Amino acid sequence: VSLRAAFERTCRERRLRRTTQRLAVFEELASDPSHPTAESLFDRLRARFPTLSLATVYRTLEAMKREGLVRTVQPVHEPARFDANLDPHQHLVCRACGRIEDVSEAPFSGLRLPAGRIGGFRVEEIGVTLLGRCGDCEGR
Amino acid sequence: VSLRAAFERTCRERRLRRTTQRLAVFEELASDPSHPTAESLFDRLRARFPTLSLATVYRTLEAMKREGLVRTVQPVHEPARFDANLDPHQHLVCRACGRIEDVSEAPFSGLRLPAGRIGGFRVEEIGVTLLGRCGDCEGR
DNA sequence: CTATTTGCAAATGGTTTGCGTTAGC
DNA sequence: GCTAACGCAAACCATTTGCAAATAG
Repeated sequence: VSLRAAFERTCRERRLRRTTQRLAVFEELASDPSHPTAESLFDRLRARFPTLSLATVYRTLEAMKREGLVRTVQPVHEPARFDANLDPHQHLVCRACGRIEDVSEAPFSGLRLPAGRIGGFRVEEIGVTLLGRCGDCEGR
Repeated sequence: VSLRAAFERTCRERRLRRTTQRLAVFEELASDPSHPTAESLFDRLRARFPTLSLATVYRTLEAMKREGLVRTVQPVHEPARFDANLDPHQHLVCRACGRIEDVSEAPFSGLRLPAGRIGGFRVEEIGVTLLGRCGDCEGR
């Protein structure tokens, strides 16, 4: 499944213009598994696109989120982190350095959406965040 | 387990002054299961304490978080929500109205902290967020 | 009495928006 | 050519911080 192809198809289907900026933002995100912030994507892209604006990066990410091409990772704190990995997975968050990594490990990966309701809610998605410390930050 | 008593004990043990403001903020939060924001606590408290400042509410919540009397609920978006319920539980978040409720339902409640490491991380806490729609928001 | 905590106002920092211009389709 | 999308700068809004005055212990 080419992410690029999905991007192009979505643009076509949803009547979104496939602009240079949108493509660049999407490819940068899709090629980066570190759950970058809008700002860090912007910093890297501005080398290639000097006139790119941070507002466009935000607008692009927001649009792609709306179209289901991108997800937001629940931040422990502060700036939103984005993720182009749409496979069900969990997030490891390091409390010390803020690093976020994907995992998919039982039993966390085995949770199924409840069929009925829970507490009156119809559950559509399950977010699992494993908070702790990464190897580098083990000793504070 | 009186929350009030825990608060007083923590203040004594950790040499935190038991001020009128801190007690008021804590009691307001502890008596409110809706995971209020700092701002909403502030709005309700200012009726009783006209000189109370929002900064104090934030500082108090931050201090109580540091002392383990309070937790922050991962917001879907926007302002931090606080929670004085320290029992392990999960959160139901309504995507339509933003409401957050506690639940503790298997299998989500049955997740245990992994003994070893996962992806190189030492996991200290597991956050489970069930995203969906509450009964009131079922039809948009 | 002295160190903490408060209130206030100003600063911060991530994100959003208004608006005139540019460029997909 | 018509609009959606862009760039820019200003606006927003939750949260934090500096500092002088108030107060808990």
